[in-house]
Amino acid sequence: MFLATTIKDIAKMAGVSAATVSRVLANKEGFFGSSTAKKVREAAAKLGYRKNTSATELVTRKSHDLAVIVNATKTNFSNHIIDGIQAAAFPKDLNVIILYAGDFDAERQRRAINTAVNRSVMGILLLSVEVNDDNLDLLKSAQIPFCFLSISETDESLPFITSDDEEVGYLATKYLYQQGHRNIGIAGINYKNAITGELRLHGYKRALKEFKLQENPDWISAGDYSYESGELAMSTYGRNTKLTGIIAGSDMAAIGIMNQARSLGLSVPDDISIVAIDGTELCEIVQPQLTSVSQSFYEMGTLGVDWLLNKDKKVTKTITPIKVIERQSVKRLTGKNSF
Amino acid sequence: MFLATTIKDIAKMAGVSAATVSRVLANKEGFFGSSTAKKVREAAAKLGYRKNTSATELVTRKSHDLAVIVNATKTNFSNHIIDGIQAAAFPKDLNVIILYAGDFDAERQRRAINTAVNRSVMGILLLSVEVNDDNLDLLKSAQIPFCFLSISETDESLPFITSDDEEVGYLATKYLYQQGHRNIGIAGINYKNAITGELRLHGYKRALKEFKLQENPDWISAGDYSYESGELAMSTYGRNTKLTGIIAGSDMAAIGIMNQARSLGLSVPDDISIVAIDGTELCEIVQPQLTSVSQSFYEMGTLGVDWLLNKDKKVTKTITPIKVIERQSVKRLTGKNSF
DNA sequence: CTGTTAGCGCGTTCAA
DNA sequence: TTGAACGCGCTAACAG
Repeated sequence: MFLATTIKDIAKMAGVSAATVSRVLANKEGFFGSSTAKKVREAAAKLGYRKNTSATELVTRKSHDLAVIVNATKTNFSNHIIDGIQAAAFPKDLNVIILYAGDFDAERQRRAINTAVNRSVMGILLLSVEVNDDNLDLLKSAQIPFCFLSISETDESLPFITSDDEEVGYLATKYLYQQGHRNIGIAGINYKNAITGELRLHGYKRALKEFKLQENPDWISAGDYSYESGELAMSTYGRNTKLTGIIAGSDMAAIGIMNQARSLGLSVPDDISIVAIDGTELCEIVQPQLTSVSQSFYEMGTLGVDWLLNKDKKVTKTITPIKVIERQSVKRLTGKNSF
Repeated sequence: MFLATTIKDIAKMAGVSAATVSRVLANKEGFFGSSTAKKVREAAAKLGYRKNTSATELVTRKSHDLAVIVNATKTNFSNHIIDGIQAAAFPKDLNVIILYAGDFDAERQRRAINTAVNRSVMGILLLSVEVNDDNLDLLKSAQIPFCFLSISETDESLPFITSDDEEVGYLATKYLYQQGHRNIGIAGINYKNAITGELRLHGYKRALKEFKLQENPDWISAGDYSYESGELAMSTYGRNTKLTGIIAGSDMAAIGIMNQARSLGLSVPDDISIVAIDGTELCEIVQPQLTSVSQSFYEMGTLGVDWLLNKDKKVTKTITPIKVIERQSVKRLTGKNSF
């Protein structure tokens, strides 16, 4: 069997004690002389020494690893959040390890949480994953700081960083209204037992009320933010729908809506306008480009790391900015139809 | 400070020795009685015990973790490979931890490799990451099995699993030829100091030769598989290009080409045909849908795990299947122009 | 089937 | 500035 070189090997070669090697390698300034340091470092290099993380973590009881738990949903914005996390973690010398949990798969979720917890990582960031009560308990009992990203929580004690989801729904609706739309639908969002979706729907309804627009249950189409749920919604609305504007739960859902509209012989944005929620690069590569309510994903990531690093964990709710990015999928309506 | 409960605590509560607790919790069948097992499990549950992975790994010198190192390139097929890895790893009770290495960022790459190696994971899978010599040495010296995925290697001793990249280039070209195209370009691939790209280009040239087609240096456009490199290639070709068919290095590059063609007033596929290399879901959500040479990403993932688990590491080169998926971005040419 | 003992590799006292 | 000794939590060998 292969045995990795340990500090003892280095100690022997350098003619010092293991303790000294430990000190040098950990850069405990002031606890060793420069000549011994040199001997130790040379020996370490020659032997190809690599520190055993398990041993270190066992004795220090702390880790330089930051776990990110991602669900496997076919969302494409996770990358942006992860980019933000990496960017913030790198200068702090934190290693980011990413763990996938299945969608709504409690067992995989549990395993992901467990691997993080059992390694006593310094913190856990959960990317748009909804945990059940058992797994939440698991998380809480571990005494490791954690924070939800890109998801809203009702429980005030749970820390999360995300967009103001109510405002997202409101803003998308308001934008369409301002562009002259009066018959506005919302599709592809999950508002059943999922706070994020509920809030967006609520914002949508609030805008409807404020602008005295008709609320039509047929125009609210539940889904899971997927391409397919967009397609399905649009085919349910049908070719002869009275809708002129649709809010899509995600970029992917928006594309599903758009393609299905085209299949039905409808033109975007001439016959039907679409506002996507998210605003990732997908909005820019489809034709026409999608107007979106864009979220600050990258920032969610950096703020997440900041939060974990911050001693003061009193703030549990952090809101990142959103804004409408106008592209090509919304037509401005004028004339008697709309005014 | 918070102290986690250990097997000693359980031992005390259950009135047995720590060794017995260890056996029960590790399910060493046949080494404990059912009554003691029950006592132990109850105590463990009551105390909210969680195994300390560092301690276990320290003594057993092995890990149930499988590290996947991903580069940060904006490729979108990594998810499929990772899905395959997860699927193969789950039933084997392996935890998959994903580490991001920057693009061509040797330092981040080193850190990613180090975190994997220092934890003595059971294996390392590298997803389309090209390592420099130093990092390759690091990898080799660790005595941990590793395998490159979705990338070709020339060094026969390095294990890798990917498509036959030469064949990818050949097949795409041949397909266009069979559809009546005679002026065929290739764009968005990196064939400078990158084996994968070199091979694809080689396959392209081989097909050209075989079918006695003209090879025009202007039709070969280097790039980095990105959307932008597709855009750039197309605008360099220009509106009046003699090309009728273009092979794109990736789905994203294909979309870049398509959108730029449209900007130039060219219609896809009527004026210009495109074959994308990869065949991810992006091909199906754009309009027109992209015909592609599709790779078996999911399978690369499952095979990668199999390879790590396999005792016999003699086979270093594994090829996964490719095939042309016909969609809507290639027009069949007939008439004197082409025949 | 179970307890005792030893030690994985490292960091950290305490003495010197 | 350095070394000896101890222990982190756990598993493995051995004895019973």
